[in-house]
Amino acid sequence: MLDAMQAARQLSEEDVNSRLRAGGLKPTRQRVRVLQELAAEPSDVTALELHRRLRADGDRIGLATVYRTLNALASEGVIDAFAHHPGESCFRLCSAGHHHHLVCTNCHLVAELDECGLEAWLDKAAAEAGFEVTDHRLEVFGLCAECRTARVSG
Amino acid sequence: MLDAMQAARQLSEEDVNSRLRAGGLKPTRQRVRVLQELAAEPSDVTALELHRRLRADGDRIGLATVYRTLNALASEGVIDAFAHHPGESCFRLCSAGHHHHLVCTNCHLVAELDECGLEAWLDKAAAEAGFEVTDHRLEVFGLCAECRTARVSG
DNA sequence: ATAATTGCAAAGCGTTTGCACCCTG
DNA sequence: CAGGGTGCAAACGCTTTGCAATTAT
Repeated sequence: MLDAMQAARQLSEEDVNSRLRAGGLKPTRQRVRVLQELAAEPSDVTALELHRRLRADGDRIGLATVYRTLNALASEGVIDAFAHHPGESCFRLCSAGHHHHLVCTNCHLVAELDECGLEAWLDKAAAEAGFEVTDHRLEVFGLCAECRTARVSG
Repeated sequence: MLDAMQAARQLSEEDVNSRLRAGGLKPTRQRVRVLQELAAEPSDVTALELHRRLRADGDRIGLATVYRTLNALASEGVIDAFAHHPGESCFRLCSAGHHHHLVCTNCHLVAELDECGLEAWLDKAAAEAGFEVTDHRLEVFGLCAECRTARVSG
């Protein structure tokens, strides 16, 4: 039943195209595939891994194109980039608004935390150190329902 | 007057030694220098930069030693490692307890946010997504007092 | 003596870039 | 046939590792 929540998303072709255009990119065959594959992933993925999967699916696409597409989309805020692991970036298709992430340390599933009541508290706390807050990023680590169940029952 | 708050810290030799031992490292000449140089830095630094400075100070120390020392200390929680910039890690000597960071986007000054009232709220919010929280990391970006003043008066 | 630590240089790995080719309009 | 987009391979930059020399106990 939780699987429904975590189900891979399937984006309609129009949706993919509009997101690409939102990132200032023409919807080419390769870019569409990158975004679709990213949408199908409930966790976050590295560029290398994404490229490997696309190739495994029979797509003819270069690694450089995957990097170029991901970087362009991330810099336009169409997708989120993470730096959990030093040395490589992970990407994920996320909702547009301000949100934070819950990351399962066991299976890497990522859930979004959409309500964020941090601003007021942060502004106040930061002001004491003389800072004026412009942005913040919260990452929460833990175990998802499935991994917790597995741990208990297994 | 704010400079006092942000002043580079100077660690006593005993302090350096005890921190190294806390990280399971014998206080060798090189390790002491790495930790001292790190203490003298109010922002966070890369391993490369730290090595460059030590060399500039006349220290005979290899880059590999800097990396080994920083990694060992970071994995023991004696120093904090950051991954703001994809592709390289930054390090900083921090207080021991749970805390978060305020990073000035202009000058890279880092201040600590020691009070963190997030746990209860996080546990509750995450539970709704089926998660059990084990850890979290908050990074706050903004302008420090000095950079804000400079912006206004400059 | 024995074991740990260091420095150097080479290897490793994710990422970016130069450039020729290939599309699309 | 102009212009962006693509793939490949080479270059890149940070980091790690193998190994012989060095240092400490």
